[in-house]
Amino acid sequence: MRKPKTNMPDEQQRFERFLRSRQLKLTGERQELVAEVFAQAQHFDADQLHMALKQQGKAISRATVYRTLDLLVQCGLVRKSSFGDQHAHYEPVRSNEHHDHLICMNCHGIIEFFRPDLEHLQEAICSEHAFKPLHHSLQIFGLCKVCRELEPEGLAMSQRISQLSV
Amino acid sequence: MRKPKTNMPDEQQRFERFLRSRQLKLTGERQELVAEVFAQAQHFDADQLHMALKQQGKAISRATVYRTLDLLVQCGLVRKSSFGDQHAHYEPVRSNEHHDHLICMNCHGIIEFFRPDLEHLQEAICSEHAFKPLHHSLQIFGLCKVCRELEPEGLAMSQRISQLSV
DNA sequence: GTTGATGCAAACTATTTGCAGGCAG
DNA sequence: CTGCCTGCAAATAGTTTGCATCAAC
Repeated sequence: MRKPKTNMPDEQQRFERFLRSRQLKLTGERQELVAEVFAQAQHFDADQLHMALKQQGKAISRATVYRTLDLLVQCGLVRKSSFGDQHAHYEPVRSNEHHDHLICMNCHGIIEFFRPDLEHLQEAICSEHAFKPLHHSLQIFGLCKVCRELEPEGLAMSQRISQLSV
Repeated sequence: MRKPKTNMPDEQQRFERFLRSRQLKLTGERQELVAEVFAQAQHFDADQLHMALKQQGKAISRATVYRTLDLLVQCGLVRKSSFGDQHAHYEPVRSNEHHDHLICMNCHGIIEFFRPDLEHLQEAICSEHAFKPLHHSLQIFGLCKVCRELEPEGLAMSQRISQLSV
């Protein structure tokens, strides 16, 4: 059931090492889940992942999806974020370059960006408060290029905006 | 039941104007809730507010607490945030100066800071992506001054950290 | 008197957990 | 074989909603 080590993607290897270091087991479900996580192009939530697996005949229970995502977060292979809506968002970690998010309040699209000066700013802020930073999350809520042209600032829009939390 | 307008705090007046502009009613519950929101020194969640009111004999139902907080958010008197734990956080808006948060992952304390250069940075980032910013939220997770001295980077700590999401 | 507001309980959503049987090491 | 893992269903936590009653305007 397990694939040969040759040609095994890096993330699978890292996960396997992580599991072994904790005396945890490399099950078929865990392998399929990692593969699917890294097959995701964008951010996803637990339910989307669960669905995607089901559509491929890999019916992994929600409980296992949550349990495995949690392991992947601990392992550093997955990042978990909260954008103010009711559920958690996950994304595969493909590089060690930290990025932040622009979130469109109309189409709910997520745009990633990286800003080195933001990292410096974080340092400055933290040293002022003797705070030891471990990680940060900057979210800018607004309208993406497409949506800002579509919606002429109508009532429907401002209502929708007032629903979303920071 | 309603207090006289003289000496009524600014936020009460703003809330009253907001309600009238929408044909909504100024009830005793709503007044008590606003008063309690602005009596809060720090961030709070729906349940803390509900408790605080109950302790003063103002037994306002949870449903009404949520409904009224929602109105206050729409009115701009309250800010709602999500820090990755399961519940929403609220804070009274006392000035129009936007601030962001340092969040201690050990004691869960919240430190506020304001950085004008962050606002400029936001403009720069958004114009690169033709994104129209409406508001943002920068959260820096780490250890506050007290906790960084207390905990010598033990196991308990790193476990706790891995629980929290970004 | 209208119309919107409240409290209650039930519904809902996202997530977690206890348990019995199953599989990796 | 031993202990971790899985699926299931039940439990939880936070929040929302339907409905009958009640109060503001």
